[in-house]
Amino acid sequence: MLTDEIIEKIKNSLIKDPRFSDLDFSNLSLSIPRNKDHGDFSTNFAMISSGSLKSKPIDLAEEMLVLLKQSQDSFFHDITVEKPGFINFVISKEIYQGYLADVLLKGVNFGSGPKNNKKVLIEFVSANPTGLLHLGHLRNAAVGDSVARILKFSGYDVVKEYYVNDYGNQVRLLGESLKERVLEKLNLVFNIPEGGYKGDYLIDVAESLLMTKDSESIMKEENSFFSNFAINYLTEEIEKDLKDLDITFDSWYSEKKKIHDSDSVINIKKLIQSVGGLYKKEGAEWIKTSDYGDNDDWVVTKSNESSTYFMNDIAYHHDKFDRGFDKIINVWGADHHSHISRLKASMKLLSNDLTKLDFVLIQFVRLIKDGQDVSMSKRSGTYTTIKDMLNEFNKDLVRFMMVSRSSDSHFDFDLDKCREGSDDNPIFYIQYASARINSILNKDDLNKHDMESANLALLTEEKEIGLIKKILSFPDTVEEASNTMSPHKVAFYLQELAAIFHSYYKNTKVLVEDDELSKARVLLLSSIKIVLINGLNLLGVSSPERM
RNA sequence: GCGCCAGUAGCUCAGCUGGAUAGAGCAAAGCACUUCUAAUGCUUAGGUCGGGGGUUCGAAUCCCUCCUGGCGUACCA
Repeated sequence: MLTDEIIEKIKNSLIKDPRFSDLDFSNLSLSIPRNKDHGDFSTNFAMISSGSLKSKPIDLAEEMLVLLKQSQDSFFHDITVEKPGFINFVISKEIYQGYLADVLLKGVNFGSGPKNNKKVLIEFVSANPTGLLHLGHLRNAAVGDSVARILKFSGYDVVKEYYVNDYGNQVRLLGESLKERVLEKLNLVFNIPEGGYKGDYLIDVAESLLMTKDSESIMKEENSFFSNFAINYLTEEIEKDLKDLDITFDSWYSEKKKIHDSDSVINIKKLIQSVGGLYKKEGAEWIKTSDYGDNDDWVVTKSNESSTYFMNDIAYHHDKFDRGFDKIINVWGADHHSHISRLKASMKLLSNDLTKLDFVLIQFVRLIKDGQDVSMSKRSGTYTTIKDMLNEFNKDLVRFMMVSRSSDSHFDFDLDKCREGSDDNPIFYIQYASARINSILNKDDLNKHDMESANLALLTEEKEIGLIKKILSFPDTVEEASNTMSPHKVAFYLQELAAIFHSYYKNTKVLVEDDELSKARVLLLSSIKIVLINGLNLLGVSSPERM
């Protein structure tokens, strides 16, 4: 990466002076100044070193400047010092041009990090299979999948997992509710039980069930038959919806099979017991999470001897650690934030390494239409489903909108402003850039150009250098997005890149009479296209050839 | 009450491991299509970064406190 090379050069220059050789160079960082007069890159290294060296920042910067200039090759076009102690660098155009040639070579891999042999488990969505996916799951799905894509691109070995909550009271209630819907379909008296599932979708499930065999034998079945049918049906629907969003999972982790059909819970309880983390009170069994950083203790075994949801979650997460991942990420809705501290405490109690455990909290999205919140359907009292959303808006738009804001920020999704052709629709803006590039690249006889021989030194316009700089900062953006698990950083980056491109496009003709110049500009455009495709792909958004 | 997230331009939001004159899109006002796609570009205007203290060379960013909004605070899952 360009920034790595710059840092390396600075370090090599400074380290020659015994005065600086003991400095902590891991603090040496670059930033891109807002103000163009401050160069391409800037470092505050002199300022942050002034404490330990007991000198004024500005004096240190001047001393460093001398060293930097001594060993200067043609890499830096200019190095200057500004008060109160910034050192600013202008990189030679040739260096930029050289790096640009590299982008085409790397192609789909441009921006990616080297394989780091670290295994990541990322669990997201994990909606209960007692209903259809709705708006509340959408942001979680989009963010989770994008984080997974970004981590993979950065070099991690990523496993995407969906925890299927196919066990417990709710499953029984689901079966009972379905049975009633079957009765309804048979025009018999029906009554959905207290706390049951009243949504319309179970009518569809009932219809589907009635196709499988005659109603008489269906009604003879036990409740578990209905439960199983509903769970299977709804899980399939969920999988289908996710597929429509271009989201697939590597692992569907069944609570029933993995946790309850095995001795997992019993074993974990023994484990907790063995470190004295379990005690009885008021007929229930409690875990001493308060000894491990949580504010309270929690019930793990109810007085009716069944395990709580929390206990199952402990078993599940302990298993995640057992499976040998280097990083375990949970993408949770913000309404689950209170579970974090108790889960962490219980994992600590079981001697798991908490530094491996990470959370992405997703704040709520509201759907706005005509200035009104329409997240909740007035008619049925249920949330807008993902199916409804995808009926009205394409997948690219929906996914982009869901990752275009920091996930810990509340966010209003205004439907009216996202319609096709709307000016307030950034995804079209980005895709349009890609389409415009294609339309140029598709012109005849460009393929005959031998790109490797393009003379990039001809790219001298300010906007061209600006584009190259932006392209070359893509790997840094990916790295940052990866480190902070923040897809929105990629989304913002792409909008900025598209903006510079559109401006350039308007201002400068690419295919000109001068073949050599055309060739160089075509190469620049090809590089932009690569970045747009790679970046959009990280967000699960396509790059149409034409619009 | 306690906990988590948020409060930045009229609106939706970036910027938050402290950096230089606080940004983008939309909306507003005005321009530019005989041109490789106008789903575009170019101007202009728009701010007590919720309030108040503190930390320091420097605070939207860190600390304290208060205010406002959202969410959570089960022997449900």
